[in-house]
Amino acid sequence: MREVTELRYLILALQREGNRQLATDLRPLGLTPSQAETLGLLAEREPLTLNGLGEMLVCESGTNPSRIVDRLVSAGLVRRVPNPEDRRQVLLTLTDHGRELARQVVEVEQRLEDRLVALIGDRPVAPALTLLRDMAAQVPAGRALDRRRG
Amino acid sequence: MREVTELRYLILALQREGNRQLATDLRPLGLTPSQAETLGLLAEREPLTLNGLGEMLVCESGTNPSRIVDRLVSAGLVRRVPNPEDRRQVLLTLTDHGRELARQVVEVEQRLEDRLVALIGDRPVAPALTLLRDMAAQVPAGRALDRRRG
DNA sequence: TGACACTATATGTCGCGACATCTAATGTCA
DNA sequence: TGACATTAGATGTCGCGACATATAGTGTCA
Repeated sequence: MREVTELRYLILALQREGNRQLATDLRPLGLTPSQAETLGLLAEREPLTLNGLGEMLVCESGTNPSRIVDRLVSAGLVRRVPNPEDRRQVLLTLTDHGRELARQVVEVEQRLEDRLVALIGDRPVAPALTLLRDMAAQVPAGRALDRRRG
Repeated sequence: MREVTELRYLILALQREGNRQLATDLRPLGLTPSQAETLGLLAEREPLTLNGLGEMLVCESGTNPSRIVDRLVSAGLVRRVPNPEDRRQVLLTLTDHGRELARQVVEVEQRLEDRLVALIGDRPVAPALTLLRDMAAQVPAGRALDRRRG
């Protein structure tokens, strides 16, 4: 198998596994991984417009996350407030319940990431991180991450 | 941001982007990335049972891929033949059309991977590959890859 | 002002992907 | 042989995730 083919499938396999584990851990909170990412982002940066949110979500790069937000609104975690200064826009804010759940999400993510650290063991991570970072920087979904840093 | 958090999101971002590009390139063939993986695997190893196939698919680890196969059968690319020796099993084989399409899939994948190589440039890949390989080996979706090698 | 381009969001559609559940065929063992 | 577990596969459900399209509000410029 070509090295680059293997890289492609490894990335696929690890993404799937991470998502699966995260979904399992989030289930008690009634959230999916995408919803958790959205909630976490809002907790750090509210208020956000739908597009502003969409530009920073890795899970939904490109499209606007209106349907993920639908579910968070139905669950009473997020509010959609029309922006009076530009009535095309919707400003998203967390409800108290949403903020509380966002805190629990942080804990769940930490548990997942601790397991991930255990999986890595004492292997060097920096070279892999550098490579993946450089690759992602050239790609739309990756730039969502840059926006989150900046 | 914790290093391991970044790793998690980088893997997500790169998986999404790869899938998006592959989907675009496969669209002229009328195939999705999952269907392409299935077709390629069958081209190398037919006949396979549904479970046998499922164990080697990275895209659908755990569940059996009966619905992906549904679509390939409808498209006239795959045949489902009951195994006379164990009538619970179904043996999957490619039709001529399926085999032909599998060849075209190989070309599409090579184009994608050439772009991936360009993205990597002259950066070292081996350390990243080692890390990801070791991590995947400890995880179900990753073992699908091992089975494919072995 | 009025035509028209542009932007923000919403919505329809399709194929996953994970989970749970169902059915039929086979194996096991008293 | 007959009760019961096990296995292979099919199927129902839900929430994405990508794409295309629709709609309403805003900006631009003759």
